[in-house]
Amino acid sequence: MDAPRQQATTVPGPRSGPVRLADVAEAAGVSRALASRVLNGDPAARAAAGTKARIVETAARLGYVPNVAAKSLRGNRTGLIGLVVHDLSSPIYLELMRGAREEAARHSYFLVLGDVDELLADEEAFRILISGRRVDGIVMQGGHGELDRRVGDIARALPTVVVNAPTDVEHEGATQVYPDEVAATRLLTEHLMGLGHRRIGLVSGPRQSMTNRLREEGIVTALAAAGLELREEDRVHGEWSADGGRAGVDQLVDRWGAGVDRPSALIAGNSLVGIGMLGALARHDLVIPRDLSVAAVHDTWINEHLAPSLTAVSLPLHEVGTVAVRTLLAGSHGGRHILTDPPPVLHARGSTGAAG
Amino acid sequence: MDAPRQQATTVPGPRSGPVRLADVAEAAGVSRALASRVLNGDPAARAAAGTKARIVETAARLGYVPNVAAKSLRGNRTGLIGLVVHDLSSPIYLELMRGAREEAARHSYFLVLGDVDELLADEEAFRILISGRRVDGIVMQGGHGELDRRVGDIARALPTVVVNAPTDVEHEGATQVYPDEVAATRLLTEHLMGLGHRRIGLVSGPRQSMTNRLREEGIVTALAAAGLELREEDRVHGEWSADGGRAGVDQLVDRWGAGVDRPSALIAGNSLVGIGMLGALARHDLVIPRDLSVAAVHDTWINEHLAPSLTAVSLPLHEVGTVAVRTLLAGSHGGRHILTDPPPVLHARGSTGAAG
DNA sequence: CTGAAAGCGCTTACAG
DNA sequence: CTGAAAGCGCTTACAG
Repeated sequence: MDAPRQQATTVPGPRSGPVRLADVAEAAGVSRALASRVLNGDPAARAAAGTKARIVETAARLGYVPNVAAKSLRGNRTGLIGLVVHDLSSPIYLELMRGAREEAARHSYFLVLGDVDELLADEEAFRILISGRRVDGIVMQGGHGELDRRVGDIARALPTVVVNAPTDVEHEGATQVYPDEVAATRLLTEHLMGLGHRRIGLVSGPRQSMTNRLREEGIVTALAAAGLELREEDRVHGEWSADGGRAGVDQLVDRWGAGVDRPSALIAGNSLVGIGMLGALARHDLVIPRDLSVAAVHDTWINEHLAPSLTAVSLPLHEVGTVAVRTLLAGSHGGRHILTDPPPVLHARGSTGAAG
Repeated sequence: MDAPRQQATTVPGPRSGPVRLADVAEAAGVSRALASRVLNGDPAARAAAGTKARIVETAARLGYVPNVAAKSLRGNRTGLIGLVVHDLSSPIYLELMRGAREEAARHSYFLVLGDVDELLADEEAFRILISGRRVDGIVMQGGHGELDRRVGDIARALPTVVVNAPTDVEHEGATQVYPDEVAATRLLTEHLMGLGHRRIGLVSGPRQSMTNRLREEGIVTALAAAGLELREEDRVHGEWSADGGRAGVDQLVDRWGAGVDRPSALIAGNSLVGIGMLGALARHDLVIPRDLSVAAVHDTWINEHLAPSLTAVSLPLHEVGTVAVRTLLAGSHGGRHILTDPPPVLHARGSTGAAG
């Protein structure tokens, strides 16, 4: 793990190893203090323009790169943000990660990856991440029951932003950032009603989860505006996964076989659920959208390539990531931010059609 | 960004802020040196068992967590590994990321996320990551032309492991870790031949990419063993993406329309390509597997939920991630590791059937 | 075996 | 405006 000095030919002095600030200062004939100030753009440093230029040029020539550990120790700031996620396998949250990473980069921050389950299993790692001044703040994906319960502890130790999965509790000190879930399913429902659907079902995640409740609210609101309702027998709750979607469809098909009328359209609580539903419906020989229209929350690249392609509403997850990091670095403590801009966007595709 | 002291009630001394080693030493009545040695499990520290226990217990009671920046500065080691990836949207590499993260955690390391395009666009960030002693080493995803060209520079500055995409060049100092690509497509081909297919086509990524060449090699080898060949008119090269798969199918269908005979089975160069192919074939009214069997390299959770479900060979990407990190931390410099254990595994599903 | 002291590389009050 | 000096929190030769 040795890092051979880079500029051996340029600086043939006795010292080996990476170029330090002291080396730059010496080569430029100034003090370390001045070199530090000029290189950091301290406006108070008003050295002769020539001196400034010489310092900058010397640093470049020597290939000086500041030692991050020293900066951290001195400045009490690591330049790192912890991104704590569960469910890395889901394509849904990658866009959020990407948004977070981009915004972090804009502020010269890097992201440190944490996995919820791992962190909960390894108390030592958890403590180092949270209390070891390992990172300057935490952006964590909400909606993981066990971790949600510890948000208060985390926020007490570090600036914390909870993204995406809203929770009931106003976690003391933690800021929440999430998209406009209600608007998303309202849009989806209006799209289906515009196609003539009057009876719309739902396959979603855990009934009591805040995310599900908000998504149901959007559907119920939109239906109510047209004098319609979301019937109890048309909804099914399970996991936020493709397996959950498949299980949901199996349940509904059982009900229909037992004499319950079929709705003409189904909303998938999220994109994974939607993928599972399409596969399961095909296996039950139901043709989409002829027999049933299907539309999902969340748009990923996959939707376009499914057969039929999957109608979906996209939430501004990239912005959620961006705003989360920006909020964190701005030093916000507490409160909820519901992102209403940009609004959810409907992507109408092959899986939705006119009501039969 | 203040970190309120955690144990204010336990240590009501004048000092506020996080508990330091010095606080532990003082409270335990020993020197900082001894406290450091005992807490770090230095075998040379043979203090009276009682003293040792007292130090450990005091540290726990005060909620002592070492300051990472100070450790890094002193020890010249950050406890961080840079994971540099392109194509975060692909479900394929998530398993690799997960393997890397797990192995890193096992060694008390964290992963810092880097994006290839971003790093190439921001020279400053690149330099800090590579030369700022920001991380102790780099695991980077190969196969990105521009970054591949800089591997030599990176490996000169830091221990470097290139994962997954093999390259032609033996990058000086960089270690390569990748799965047994040839065995994977050989397995896929044998599966298809076992179903009676004698003419097998391929839709893959860039023809000259090392990954494609190895995958082709597996097909050609397996076919040759049965006296068969991979015909020029049955192969198509493009992007490693669902769009690439769709474009590939469109091209093949054009050829078939122009009088070329159809093969009875197609291999998808990777799982994204396979997803794109299934969608495109459906749009051309080809029924899978009746008209054509399809099988892909890489297995992800999606395959099972497609309609038809997609036959695929899984590569041990989790192990690639694991081995990459292990190799890096073991201090290996250079060489190629082809992972032959565990071997690729075939997952036969609905998209492959007996040759018509 | 243990402690006092030096030092990792940086920044920032504090003097001048 | 600039420099000398202190100090961030830790570990490890070096003495004892």
